[in-house]
Amino acid sequence: MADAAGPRQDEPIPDATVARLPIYLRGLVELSDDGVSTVSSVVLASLAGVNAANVRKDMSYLHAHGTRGVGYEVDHLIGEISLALGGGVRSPVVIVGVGNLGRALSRYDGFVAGGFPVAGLVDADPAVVGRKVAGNIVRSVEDLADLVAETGCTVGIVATPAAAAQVAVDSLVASGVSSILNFAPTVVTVPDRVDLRQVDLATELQILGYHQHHRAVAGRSDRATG
Amino acid sequence: MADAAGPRQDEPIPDATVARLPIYLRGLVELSDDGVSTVSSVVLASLAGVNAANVRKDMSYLHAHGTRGVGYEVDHLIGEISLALGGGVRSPVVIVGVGNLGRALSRYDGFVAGGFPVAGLVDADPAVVGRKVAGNIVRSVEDLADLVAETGCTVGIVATPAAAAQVAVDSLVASGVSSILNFAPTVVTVPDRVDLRQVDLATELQILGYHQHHRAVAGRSDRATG
DNA sequence: GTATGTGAATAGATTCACAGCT
DNA sequence: AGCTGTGAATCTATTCACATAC
Repeated sequence: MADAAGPRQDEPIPDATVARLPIYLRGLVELSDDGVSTVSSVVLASLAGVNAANVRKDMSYLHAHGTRGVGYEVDHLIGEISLALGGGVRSPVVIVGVGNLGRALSRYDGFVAGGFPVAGLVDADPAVVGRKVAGNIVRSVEDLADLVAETGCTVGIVATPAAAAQVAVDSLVASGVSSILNFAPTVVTVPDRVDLRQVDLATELQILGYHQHHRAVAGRSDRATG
Repeated sequence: MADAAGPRQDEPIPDATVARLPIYLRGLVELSDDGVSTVSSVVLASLAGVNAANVRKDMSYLHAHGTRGVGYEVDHLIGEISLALGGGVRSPVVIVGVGNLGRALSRYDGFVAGGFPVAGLVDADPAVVGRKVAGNIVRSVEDLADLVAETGCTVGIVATPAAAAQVAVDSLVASGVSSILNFAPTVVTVPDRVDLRQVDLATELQILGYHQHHRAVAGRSDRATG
C-alpha cells in the first residue's frame, strides 16, 4: 500500500479534525512567533479550546508525530498542517455580490493571510459595476466565467441577497469554480464535484437566542460537569 | 394550544436540531408566503437540505406533531419553531468593533428580520467614536456597560481584531451580556453562564481548501453513494 | 517523570425501516 | 395509499485510560 509522491494520507482525515486544523495552525504560528519550539498536546489543546486527547488523535490522523515525554515540534506541526490544508497553494477567490457584506469580505485581511487573496469582484447591479472596491474593479456578473479563467480562481464566495444566491452559485459552478462559500441566507445546491460551505449570520444569532431563552425559562443553574 | 404557561420542553433539544430550526423556519415562512398550508417532511427536508427522517425526528423533539397521511401544518410549525427559538422575543444586540466587518454587520438586514436589531455600536478607536454608522452613533468601548444597561442588550457581537477580542468579550460579560457571537479569528473564553459561538471566516476557506487539495491529489471520482 | 499514541468506552447524530394512523 | 413517529442500526466524534517511549 506504500504510495507514490504526494501526501500519503491513506485514510481520509475526519471532517471534525479538518475543521480544527486551521485553529491549531493559528495557535502554532503564534507560538513559533514567540520563539517556542515544542508544544505539548495539553498546551495546544488549551490554545485551541479543545481536549488534549483530541489534539493527539487529530495529529495522528496527519501522521504528525511528537516525541514522548517532550511534545510536538512546533515548526514541524506547522508544516504538516499547512501541507494538509492545501500544501501552501494560494487559491485566489472571486466574490459575487458587492453589497455591505461583499465589500467587507473583499477587505478582510484574514483571507489574504490565509492564502486566499481576493482576485475579483462581480455584481449584477450595473450601478456597482466599474467601481473600485478594495483595489479591484467590480465587473459584471456576466464576465464571471472570463474572470475566473483569467485569474485562475478556484473558490467563489457568494454574498448576494438570498433570492440571487442559487443563480450566483450556478454561475460559479459553470465557470469552473470547485469550492463555494455561501453567505446568502438560503439553502443552495451544487453538483457533487463542488464543495459547498454555508455561513449563516442570522442563524447564528437565532441559535444563541435559543439557548438564552431556554436558560431563562429553565432557570436552572446547570452546573458545569467537571 | 391549551397548554400551561411557558414552553414545556421536558427534554433538551439536541444541539444539531437547534442549529437546523432557523433553516426550517426560513423555508416554512417562504411556504406560508406562497399560501401553502401543509408540508410533508420530504418537502421540508428538501427545502432545508436534509434527510426527511431527520426533519421528522427534529419536529418530534419540539412536540410539533403532524397529521399522518397529510403532513405538517405550516403555520403551526412556524409557531412552534419560533417559540422554541426564543418565543418571538426581540433581543437587541451590541456590536463591538466598527471596522469593515462591524460596519457590514451593523447594516445586515437579516439581524433585524431575525429579531436581533442592532441597538448599539462601540469601538476602542477615538477616531471612530462619535461617527454615525447605520443609524447608530458609535460610542466608546468604555461606555459599553452603560449602553448595555440602557438598551437592554443581551447579545454581543465581537468584530474586533484578534488581539482585542478577549478584552472585548470580557467587557461584554462584565456588562451583563449572556450570549456572544465572535467573529475575531481567535479562540476566546467565557464563563459557563455565557453562551459563545464562533464564526471564523478565514477558517471556512481553509476547510474548503483542504477538500479541494485532497480532491486534486486523490483524483478519485468518489461516486455518490446513492 | 513526562507526554505521546491508541484501543476501548461513551456520547451524539443520522439514517433506516416499518408499525401505526388518517 | 400516503405520511408520520420512532425504535434499532449505523456512523461519526469525543473522551478516557493506560501501555509505550523518551
